[in-house]
Amino acid sequence: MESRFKEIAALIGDPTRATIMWVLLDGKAFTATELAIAADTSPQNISMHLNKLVQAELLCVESQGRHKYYKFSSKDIAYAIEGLANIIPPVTTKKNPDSPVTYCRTCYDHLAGKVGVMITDSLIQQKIIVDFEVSKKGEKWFAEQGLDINELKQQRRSFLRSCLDWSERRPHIAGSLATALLDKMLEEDWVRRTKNSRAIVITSKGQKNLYHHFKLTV
Amino acid sequence: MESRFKEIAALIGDPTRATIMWVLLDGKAFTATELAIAADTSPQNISMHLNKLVQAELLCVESQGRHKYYKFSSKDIAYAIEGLANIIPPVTTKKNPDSPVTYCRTCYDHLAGKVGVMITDSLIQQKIIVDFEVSKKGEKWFAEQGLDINELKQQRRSFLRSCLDWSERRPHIAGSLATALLDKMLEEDWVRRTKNSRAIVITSKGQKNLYHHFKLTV
DNA sequence: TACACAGTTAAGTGAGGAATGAAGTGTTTG
DNA sequence: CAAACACTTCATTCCTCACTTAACTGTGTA
Repeated sequence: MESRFKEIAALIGDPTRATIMWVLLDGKAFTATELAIAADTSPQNISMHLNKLVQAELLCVESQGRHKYYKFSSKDIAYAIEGLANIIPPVTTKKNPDSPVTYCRTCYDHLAGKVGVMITDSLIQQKIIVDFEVSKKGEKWFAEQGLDINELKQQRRSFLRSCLDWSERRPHIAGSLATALLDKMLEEDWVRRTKNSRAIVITSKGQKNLYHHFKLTV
Repeated sequence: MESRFKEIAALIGDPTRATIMWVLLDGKAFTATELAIAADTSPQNISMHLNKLVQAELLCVESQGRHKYYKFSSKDIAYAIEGLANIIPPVTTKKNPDSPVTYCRTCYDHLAGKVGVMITDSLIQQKIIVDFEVSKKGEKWFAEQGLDINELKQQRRSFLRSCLDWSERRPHIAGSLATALLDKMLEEDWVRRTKNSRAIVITSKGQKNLYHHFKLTV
């Protein structure tokens, strides 16, 4: 038990591997080369490190042609890394205004950052979500957005839970519902993912809709 | 941001320091010598490591005479370490029955393990806690136990929240209320802390009272 | 006062493991 | 088919940083 803990700690402890985990917090799968660039090291080296992480079952791989996509092997891993990131003190001063990454970003597979928290606040304020459960009114609302609550509930993963944001230090929605909401927003082109970053950019279409649905000025 | 993450990861990554963090998960403060014994290393070495952890503000120290007591410098640190421990797969098979540490233990400052989860279940089943909030009935119940709800609510820290147990993989109560409950149980000698371990032992007095209050046979 | 104990500081050593260079496999594309 | 690309494997190098030995400060106790 303790030895496994030490093993995990040692794996995450290396600077290159720490960077890998940091980048993967996005929730997306990354190729070996992308990770090599992000960690500023050689392909051979990243290959060695990725192999160790896969061996230890912290990451898993999927081969697609000549590419290999790496991602966290379980939610627990992502949450553990998120927990480590949580230690970092919030340094949002006037001199250091919100970067896109703290402003609007993904947390593994759902929306986080200031925007994630604001959307969550709005859902609660509109009584769409009450006590972190979808209300009667909420069910109707999500149906209007084209999200099938019952289908999402049937997934093995958690349907709706609270997740603490490491930059905002405030809870935002997570779980299959939050993922579905983010997917919908990506699909409708309200927001777009950025390459090599957890940051999310909001399109002008997104701005209008975020205001319309959440009274959110961005 | 990323560099601070790497720094933290590197600090926890060393086997000796990982052991320190693991031992400190108990929530108690430990002396340098105790930690040296736990990590199976020399006093000089533990001193060097502890110094690094304090410098990085992961731990804090308190001098008492010729002793120095070390503990996590914030809750966030404890939760991060707890998150890492969460990755470890549960290995409770028939051959490997519940050890005291998974059975009844402290999670930083509140009761966890099988007993922590069972108490939480009982509180929910008795409708003392509803939706992780203290009900009207609950307020009366806690008052009977000699716990002042309003005073606890006024503390700066979280009053009542859900905490995922790494051995049981189920939620149990945390926050100032949970801490107060554990303190009360220690005070009334229902349970006792053990030296150098997160395990908690249940006294015979405790067994009677746990059955009486929570219908819990231990 | 002396001695045991808790912890620290400083200099020197050594090993583990990350990074590099060179050569390989398998995949896609012109 | 050849060439570029994505990634791996292996042997070698190199360097950091944990640990040791030794000497020291400060606190409690016989």
